[in-house]
Order: sequence, then C-alpha cells, then structure tokens
Amino acid sequence: MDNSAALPPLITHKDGSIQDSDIKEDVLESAKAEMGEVREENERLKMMLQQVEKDYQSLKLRFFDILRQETCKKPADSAPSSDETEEPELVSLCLGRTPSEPKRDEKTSNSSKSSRENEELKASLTLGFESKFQTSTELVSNPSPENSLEDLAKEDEAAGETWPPSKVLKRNADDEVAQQNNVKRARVCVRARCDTPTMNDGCQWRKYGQKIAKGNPCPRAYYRCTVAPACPVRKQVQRCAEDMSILITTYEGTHNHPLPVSATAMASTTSAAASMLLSGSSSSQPAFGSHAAATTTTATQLNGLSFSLYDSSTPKQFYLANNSSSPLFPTITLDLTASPSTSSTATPFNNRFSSSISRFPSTNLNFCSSESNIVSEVWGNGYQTRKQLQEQIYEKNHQNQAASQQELTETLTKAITSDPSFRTVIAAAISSMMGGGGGSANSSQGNLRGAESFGQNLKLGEGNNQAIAANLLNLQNGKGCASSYFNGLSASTSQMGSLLQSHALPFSVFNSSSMSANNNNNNKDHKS
DNA sequence: CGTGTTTGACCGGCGC
DNA sequence: GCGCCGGTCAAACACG
Repeated sequence: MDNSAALPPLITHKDGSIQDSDIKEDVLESAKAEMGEVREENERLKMMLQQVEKDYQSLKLRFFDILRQETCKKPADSAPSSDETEEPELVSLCLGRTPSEPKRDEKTSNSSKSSRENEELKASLTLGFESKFQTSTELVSNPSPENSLEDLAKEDEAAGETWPPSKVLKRNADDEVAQQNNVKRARVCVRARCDTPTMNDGCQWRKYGQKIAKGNPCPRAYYRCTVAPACPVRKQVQRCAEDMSILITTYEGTHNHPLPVSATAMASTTSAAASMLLSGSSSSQPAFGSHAAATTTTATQLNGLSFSLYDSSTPKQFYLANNSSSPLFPTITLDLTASPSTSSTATPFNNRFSSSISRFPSTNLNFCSSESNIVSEVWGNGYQTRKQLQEQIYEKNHQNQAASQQELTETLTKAITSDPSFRTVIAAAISSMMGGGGGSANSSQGNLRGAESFGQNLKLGEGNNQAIAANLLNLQNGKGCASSYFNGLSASTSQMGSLLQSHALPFSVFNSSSMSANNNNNNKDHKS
C-alpha cells in the first residue's frame, strides 16, 4: 500500500517574524494537514473495503462454481487420494477438499503460491462465509456485502469502544425464532485445563443450578448469560471425571446482545465452531470426519498456545460425541487440554466420545496448549479485573510476539497451504466473525476497528511486531479480520501471520472477571 | 439493600 | 405408569 499521506505544507514567512496571526495560521495549517492525512487514510480504507468487497464477490462466485462442480462430480468419484469409505462422516466440506499434494516446506510468500492453491483456499474461505448464511447460528442476517460495507462505512463515525452499536441486532421475529431453535441445538464444548471453578470467557454469567450428573462425581453447574436480561445463552461447567484438572464448559445458544470486547474471543470461537458444526450437519451430507487422505497434523504456536488441528481422518480427533449432557444436540468439542497424543489416547474422555454414537454428528478440535500457559493463566484467573487481565495479556502478547512471529508465520503458511482442515476452521471462524461475530451482534464495531487495525498493519509494514501485537486486542472480532485474511492471501506472509494471530486470540485472550462462581465443590447431589 | 449463590423442588423427556 | 435423569425454578441465604 502506498504510504503517501499528505504532508503538511511548510509555513514560512518572509520576514521570519513570529506573530499571533502566524501562530493561528500555523495551527490552522497543521490542522488542515492532519485532516488531509485523515482523509487520505479514509480513502485508503475505503479502497480496501472495495477490494474486500470485490474479493468477496468473486470468491462467492467461485464457491458456487466449485460447489456446482462438486455436486456433479460427487456421485462419481470420491476424494482423489482417499481410500476411506466413510463418506457419511465427512465434515462440511466439499470445501475441505483433500490436498492431493504433499506439504510444502519452504516458506514462500503468499503471492508466489500457485493460483490453484489460492483458489482452494479461497474456496474454503468462501464456504466459510456461506456457512454463515446456511446456518442460523449467527445473529446478523444481513448477507449482502454491499450492505455490510455500507454499514461499515456508516459506522465509521460510530463511537463505542466496547459495546458495539446494537443496530446489528436488527432482525425480524422469524429470524429470531428460527435462530433460537437452531441455536438451541448446537452446542460447543470446550475442554481446558483450569484451576478455577469456571473459565473466564469474558461474559457475565449467573449460576442458576447445580446437579450431579450421572457418571461424574463432580457436580455440573448451570450458568446463564446475564449481560442482557433476555440472553438465551447458557453454559454448563463440569470437571472431567477422569482428570479433575480439566474443565468442560459447554456453551449453548447465541448472544442476542453486544458483547464486551473481552467476551468476543470466546464467543467467536464457539460460534465459529457451532457454525461449522451446523453448516456441516445442516447440509445434506453428514459432516465430520473428512476423508482427506493426508493424515497430517498441523500445529502452530500462537502466543504460546499451540493450535493443533488434525486431519479428520484420524478418528481420535474428529469423533462422534455423545456428551451425556447433550444427547439430543449436535456438539462440537474444542479440546484445549493436553498434548494431542495424550488427550487422544490417554484420556478416557476421548475414548468414550469416540466410541459412542449420537443422533447428531459432533466433532472435536484440538487446540492443545502447552501446559500452563496463557490458557490456564488467563482462564484460571477468575478474580482479577477485566482491565488487569487485558493488560496482562497485552503484555504477554508483546513479549511473545517478537520471538514467535517469524516462526509463526512460517508455520502458519505451511499449515494453511497444506491442511484443508485448517483452512476450514479458519473459514468457519471468519464466517462467524463476518456474520455477526462471536455469535453475537458485536460485529459492527469490531468491523471498524478491524479495518483500522488492518490499515495500520499495512502502513506499518512487515515485521512490525509491536504494532501487530497492539492490534491483537482490537482484532478479536469483525470483518477486519476477514479483510486482513483476504489481503493476506495476496500479501505477505507476515500479514497473514498477524491475521492468524488474531485468530489465535480466541484461545489466548480470555480476559474477564465475570466469573465469580465460587463453587467449593462440596456440593451434594441436591436432587430430590 | 442489591446482587449473586445455594439447593430442594419441580418439570419434561425417555426407556422400560 | 413409573422411575430415572437432565435441566430449570425460585426461596433462602450469603456477601459486600
């Protein structure tokens, strides 16, 4: 991007004397110059938005194209390099098309990627966007990119840092009903090591019940979101019976209100997962368990949190889940616990899940954390103020950023280009963000901020880790992420890296104080 | 006194 | 119909 902001004109006086009027003029001039700069910046942003819009349209077209081809091909051929016959278990994706070629090792810039690869990537991405419209998990029912862009532009003036304007909440009653129905069905289960009674996901919850569930000595606590009085979102929190250090949090529903920034991360994550789940299960072809042939594992270090995604052909990772807590609902599990090997082989949890059959397909994603990093530090910190945590995380991001940026970029590039599942997840995440972000109507503000952050990134250029880190906290939601993503496709790997770090946020920026549930775990089964 | 938690009671779905 | 179980309600209670 060009960096040619208007420079303030030099003000000189022939006589060199300093007068009052001169000073005023000076101020005026500098103000003008500033305005010019801002205008310039505005223009750039507009252009970016237009670009994103164009990209979106073309990707959309391409997606439908691919979809059409896929549907034509489908009966005839199976995945080129797949010998699996478990088609019904395939996840969502026609888009998760198998990577027929081996992974590339060299870290090449995106621009040098083969166009085919880009197409695949874009296709996946587009599906992600589409999924937003297919499923009603997401709040924002406005699929028109033009409109969104308009909104974005309008919201340029909108203020409100933490609480996005509620306009995105607008939808008709039918939508609401349908949404709630679907929302009610999809559940996102998050497994994470956590010392505190609940994870800090940024939302405010009120405990309304507790029970001893069958098969687990630990009581299950029931919480409902209290950010808004009528918010339908619930969550269940329970310790894993086999490993008490693991906290299993099951989210259900979609927030019908703006979320605090600190809550958008988790909301985005869960809604992305739910979106993925629903988009898969709502399609005619059952989801989960992609038949991708390559059984590759991609793992990247994101802010100290390793993000692992396994090829779904590994049954241990994508398994049918019959969570006893939700036998009737499709459940997607995000596993943020231990190393993949241990979690998949050692924990009975997985075994149980993988062996049980549910009415609904469910899937599991492993976001494996290296022990005791941000996840436990942040989630586990249930009694700090939001501000404190935000600062801590900000600092942490700063610290980690410089060291890991390079490595991260390389790894991510590799991961993205080589693993369709990875793309799928990212696409789902983006779709959720684009679609109303975080399963809530918090997108609008985030859009703006994201766009701004994006602009800053561009301006600052590659490798400005600090700036990127600074943007991290602002990139938790909204289309900014997506636009970054789009541009990342054709821009530098560094850009992509920064973007994906923003995607990593959901797993590293749980910074809230809301959790004050102070279960002492001394509860008896109070069931009558 | 307001807010959040605890906990016994209640309800509905499901299997037998 | 009955019992089991998951989920929710709401009065009582605790706390700042």
